[in-house]
Amino acid sequence: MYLIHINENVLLSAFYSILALNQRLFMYNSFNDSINNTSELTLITNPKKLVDSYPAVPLTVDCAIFGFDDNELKVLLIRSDLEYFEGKWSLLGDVVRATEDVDEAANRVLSQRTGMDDIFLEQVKAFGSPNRHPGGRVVTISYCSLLNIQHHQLKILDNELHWHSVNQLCDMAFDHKLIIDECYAWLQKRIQEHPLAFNLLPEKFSLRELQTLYEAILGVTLDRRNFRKKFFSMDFLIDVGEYETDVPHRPGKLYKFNFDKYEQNKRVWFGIDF
Amino acid sequence: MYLIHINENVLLSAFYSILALNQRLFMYNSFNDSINNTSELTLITNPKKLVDSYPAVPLTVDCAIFGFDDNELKVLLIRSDLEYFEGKWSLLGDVVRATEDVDEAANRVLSQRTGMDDIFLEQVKAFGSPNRHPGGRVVTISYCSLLNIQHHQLKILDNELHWHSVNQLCDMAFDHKLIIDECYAWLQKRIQEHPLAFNLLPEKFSLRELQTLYEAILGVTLDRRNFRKKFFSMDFLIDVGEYETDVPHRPGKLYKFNFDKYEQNKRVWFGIDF
DNA sequence: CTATATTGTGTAAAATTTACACATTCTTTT
DNA sequence: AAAAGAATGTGTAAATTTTACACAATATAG
Repeated sequence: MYLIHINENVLLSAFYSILALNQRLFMYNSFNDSINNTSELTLITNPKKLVDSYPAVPLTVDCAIFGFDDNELKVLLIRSDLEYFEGKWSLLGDVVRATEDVDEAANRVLSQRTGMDDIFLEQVKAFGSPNRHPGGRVVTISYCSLLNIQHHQLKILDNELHWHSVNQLCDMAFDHKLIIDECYAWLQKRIQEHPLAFNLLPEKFSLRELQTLYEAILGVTLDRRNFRKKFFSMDFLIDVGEYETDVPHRPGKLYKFNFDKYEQNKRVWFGIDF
Repeated sequence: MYLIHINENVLLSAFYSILALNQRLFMYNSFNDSINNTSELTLITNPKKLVDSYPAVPLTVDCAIFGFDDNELKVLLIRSDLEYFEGKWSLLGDVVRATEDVDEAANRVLSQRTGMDDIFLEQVKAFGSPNRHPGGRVVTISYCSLLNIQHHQLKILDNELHWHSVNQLCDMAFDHKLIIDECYAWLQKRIQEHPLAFNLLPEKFSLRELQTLYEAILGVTLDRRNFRKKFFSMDFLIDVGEYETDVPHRPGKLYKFNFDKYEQNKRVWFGIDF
């Protein structure tokens, strides 16, 4: 329900709000070196002093790192090192350093934890509830990351770092359950519109692997023939002329996704639908 | 290009990264009162001290407030009060206060600036480039807001606050051009999947107004008959039995959007398409 | 060599999307 | 009062897309 109603109370509170806002602006201006009064608007000449007057909050990034294994979507979690959350699991994260871009911080977490660079990573949402961290206010920016779980076999898997099935997540530290839910919803929506899913698969994959992946992420079952038809009609799959090995049945053909062609032919989606 | 390549260099740098991470963790742990060594993992008992050891950054919110007027999509801008950006326009924003939720801060900006409550507002993206503010590091979280420009006639429109056509935006303060571009792209995508657009219209609107709005936001022209057919088939429009007035031609019927029915019948969108 | 499991393939029906034209109704102009 | 102008309101046929559905071929395991 977004409908807007205006009544006298709202007008009144708006009036007070404007007063409050002007007061605040005045406060900031008082930090100023010299005040320029030639125009109606008082210009702030020293932006550094202005920023110094701002309240500062600790800022972190948290990465929901998804992988696909055993026909299930998994997320990489670490055991919390806070006694307050003893035994609970949390996302991989770190503080954002003073001079680094937020995306950079997320990438740093990823490469430190997985030993891989150039991993798919996109920002999902910032979480800023004042009480989300027991140690005081910490705002976090969450990221969704996708990687091929096989490439990640880098002995970093000690017993405090584990791949958890996203469908059976226990109680988690902080608001990380909420964050994962948001990231998962983001992912479900996103893989239907963009070819992200291939980041979870090996470079060469069979159509069954691809379909199982979609089914696992979306939580649906899809018709095999229609699924194949759909992907073939997009014409972004390259037949690499090889076949699956080590399967206990007739092996399927292997394909690569043609990222270059996709980038050139990106289709703009139109259609009003809700 | 998301393809992942692992080679010796990556493995090596991963190794060093892990060393660096452990070192950092050790640093944080050193702020700890008592160190618990019974398990392999050292638990942090004092989360407050931990958070105090985090670097803190000033955090703001910026609202891209969209309105629809004169058949154009507009965005509400204010003249920058930084001398550094003299004459340039910026989004409406404010610092996030120490104890408030980030969404709360954005809502506060909205109600202070527009005098309206319950305005549509959603988070779009955080921007954290270290040099985006001339006064030092400031991270901002951007929001997209939609309102009926007619309801906003609250004398707050002094000459430092203006509705700008989104199609002819000049050079702006900070990275606000980038932020608006992201918010606009977000909006274009979003109105095709969710009934946001009605927030930009009066409660009662004609189908032409609705179509003009979609055309303005998406930058396309749509077939009138198919547009109507589409919306009628959704069956979320309530015919209020009234007609447009003050139009220099045959007046059209007025409709309301049935938000309640929509909430109950929300359809889950499926389909792989990219 | 037999059983089992999965691959690979096509078509008909249903649903959705697209393209397209004319009579109606109100306002403004003459 | 009549005519011109401008936008409303409406239906259908063709094209495209989506859905439902079955069987032969090919590999492995026992």
